[in-house]
Amino acid sequence: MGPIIARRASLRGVRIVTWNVNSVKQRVPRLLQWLDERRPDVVCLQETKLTEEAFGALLGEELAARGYAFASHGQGQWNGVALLSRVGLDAVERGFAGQPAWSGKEEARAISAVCGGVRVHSLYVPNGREVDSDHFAYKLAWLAALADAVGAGPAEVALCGDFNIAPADADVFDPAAYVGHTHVTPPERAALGVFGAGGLTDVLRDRWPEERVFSYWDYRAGMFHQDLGMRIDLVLASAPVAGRVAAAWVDRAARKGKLPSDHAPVIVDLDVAPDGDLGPVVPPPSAPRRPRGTVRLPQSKD
DNA sequence: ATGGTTGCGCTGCAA
Repeated sequence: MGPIIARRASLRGVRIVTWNVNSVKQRVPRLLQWLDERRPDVVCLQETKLTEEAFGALLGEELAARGYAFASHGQGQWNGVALLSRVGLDAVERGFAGQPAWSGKEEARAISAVCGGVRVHSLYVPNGREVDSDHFAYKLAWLAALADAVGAGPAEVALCGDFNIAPADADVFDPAAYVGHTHVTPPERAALGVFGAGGLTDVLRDRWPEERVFSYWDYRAGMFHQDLGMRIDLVLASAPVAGRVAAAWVDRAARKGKLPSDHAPVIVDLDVAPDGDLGPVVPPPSAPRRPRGTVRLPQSKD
């Protein structure tokens, strides 16, 4: 069996996902079952709300059992990002060169590593809070600095995370509802546009140019049930990576049921690279492990 | 309806 599993692994592509889980601690059963169901190769998490030490204590054993290497960057309470990978996790960087601070502190909003030959970033872009507030300026400065850092980085790159920006009006349920609010303003979209000018592709929109596709729905007022959401969780890929995209979708089923995050995972499948180099691939465990507890993802009907 | 929910953590703030 071993050689067969290894051969299959070497022939498949790479599944990269990004998911703002809104507290790992509250999401452990769902996260583990979701990993077993979707079997992603590289996972970018945001809003972990755990220190690096607490992340390892909470998930280390379960992730190792599933073949994932991991690295996290956290501060507890707020923010926090992590990377899981079973196609290599090399040259881990916490934060990025020139990352702006907030109130004198560099927040835990970025981590990156080389996974399967691609530098993958897990990003939690500052929210911005109110238009033209100090936090809004921080958001724009943070994105500009990120663009500079990425521009100086390797050609094979994927920026994955919660950008807290809807790239276009089609990415919100009702543009009129957002007038005067963050996430949709010209300066924010211009900050996002810098990545496009640098050659990065918004993989989901490229794949589904006309479809209504959201990744975040407010917890309040039945917004998810009515599909009143936004698309703010993005995968921006450079040409060598974007050219390998075989599938790209939002896993809405993960937003349903009990104790969901308010974000759904964005899933991107890449075909095997032209040179076939995926890095070391760790075979999956022989059988999926059931998480403790009873939470199950409901079956999608819409 | 100036509303609604969740997380963190214990008071109200962030999202």
